[in-house]
Amino acid sequence: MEIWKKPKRPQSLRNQVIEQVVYAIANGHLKPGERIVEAELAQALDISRGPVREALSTLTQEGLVNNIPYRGTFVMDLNHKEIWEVCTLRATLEEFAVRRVIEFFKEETMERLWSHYDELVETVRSCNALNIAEMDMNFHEQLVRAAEHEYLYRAWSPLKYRVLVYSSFTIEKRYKNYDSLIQLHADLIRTIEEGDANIAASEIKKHIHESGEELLRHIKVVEENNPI
Amino acid sequence: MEIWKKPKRPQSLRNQVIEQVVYAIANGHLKPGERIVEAELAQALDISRGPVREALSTLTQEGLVNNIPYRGTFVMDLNHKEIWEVCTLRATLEEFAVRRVIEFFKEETMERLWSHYDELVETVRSCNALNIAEMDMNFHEQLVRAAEHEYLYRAWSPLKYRVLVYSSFTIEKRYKNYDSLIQLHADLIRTIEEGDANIAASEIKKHIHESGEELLRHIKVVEENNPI
DNA sequence: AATTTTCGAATTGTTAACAGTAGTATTGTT
DNA sequence: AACAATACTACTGTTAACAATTCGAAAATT
Repeated sequence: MEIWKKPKRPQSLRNQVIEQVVYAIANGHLKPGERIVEAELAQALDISRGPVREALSTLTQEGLVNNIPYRGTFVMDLNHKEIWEVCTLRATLEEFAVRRVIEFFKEETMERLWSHYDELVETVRSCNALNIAEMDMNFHEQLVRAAEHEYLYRAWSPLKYRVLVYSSFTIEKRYKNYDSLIQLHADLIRTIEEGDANIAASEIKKHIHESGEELLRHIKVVEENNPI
Repeated sequence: MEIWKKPKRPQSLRNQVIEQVVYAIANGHLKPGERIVEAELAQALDISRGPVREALSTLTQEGLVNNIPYRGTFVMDLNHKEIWEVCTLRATLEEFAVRRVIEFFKEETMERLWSHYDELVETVRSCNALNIAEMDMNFHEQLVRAAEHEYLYRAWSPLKYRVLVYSSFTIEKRYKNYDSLIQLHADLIRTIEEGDANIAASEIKKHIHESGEELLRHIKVVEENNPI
């Protein structure tokens, strides 16, 4: 009955809660600004408040929710400034990643990137916005992982969730046909293979900045229902 | 009418625990690889295990300790690869910060930087390694804050603790007289004031990379007592 | 009527007890 | 004495009850 009771691997409850909350936010079940009541969530997942608290604490640190002492945790609002911050930081981190990937070039890395690219192309056919956003994200995650830089990944990882949330809201509007999305990724991989770090860096920066601008253009910014 | 309220509201226990643990690691009271037992720590701080768990969970995410399910949390080892990762990522983030500071130049920002610089100079006279490392760190924190980029700060913040830990071990060896340390910071601020982003960027990159190399040269790397 | 005070419901922060698991010592067998 | 199976111990993961705080609404005051 509950997905909880029999997962493939008995992951810690905390991580399961994190996944659930992230997913709930991504597909809009939890809306920006909405309050998350620990007891409610715990009851819904049929566990106690302990793991829920820990999960929310982690998510607070990742910036996906906002915790105010003795008042509660709220789903983070998506305002203009924050979206742009996430984009600029992503661009910086992924540029760094790309440069490292090129510097320590490995054939197997490229294979993995191409395989993720293929998955993306495959998913595009299904035309499910959330899935596509997820695959897009997976590709970028693979890229960051390929840099083989633990701390870089840790710094980037929190942004992943934010981008996933943002993207799932708007990706179908941004790419009416997803050809350009696919093209951009293919171009990037080829540039990496050619080994010109500066070109690759400017490509990924351009890609992320453009997607950020599109995002800002299309998103319904929910302003200032941030309880202080 | 806050008269009957205590002048200093006690911070959440979780944050107090975090501070305690960070400080304990920084001054060597908790050694790399050492196990942290929740109940022990809780008793030492005279609180229950709940907040301790949350604190350790946070510190795990920040990479200062390592948590292995059902086995425990261990103080992170300092190995060559990790130190270098922290340095390269710091360089990337702080370069980004410096560029933003210059781009959105404000007079008050420079005042704050100079004031932190003065504090650093003052502290150097006291010749306490941990204090100096702390002040050095404060300066860089101020720099990152000056970029007025919430997510950048969140990404950088975890590195702060690592650097503090590393630095406190070695700073007195690295700068026999601290003149060069002071000089580097003064130069950086002046370059920022002059407004040339590329020079400032290369300066801070050089500064961080050099300090990283010094660190690697001087540190006793504790290898592979990482329980898996 | 408008403002302040008081009270109570809701929710978070904290605690202590319980359950499950990995590692270690002990016992039994050969 | 050497090895395997077992029981034990110490710790983490989880739970449910308790304490502290906030916020809103009713009551009291001006």
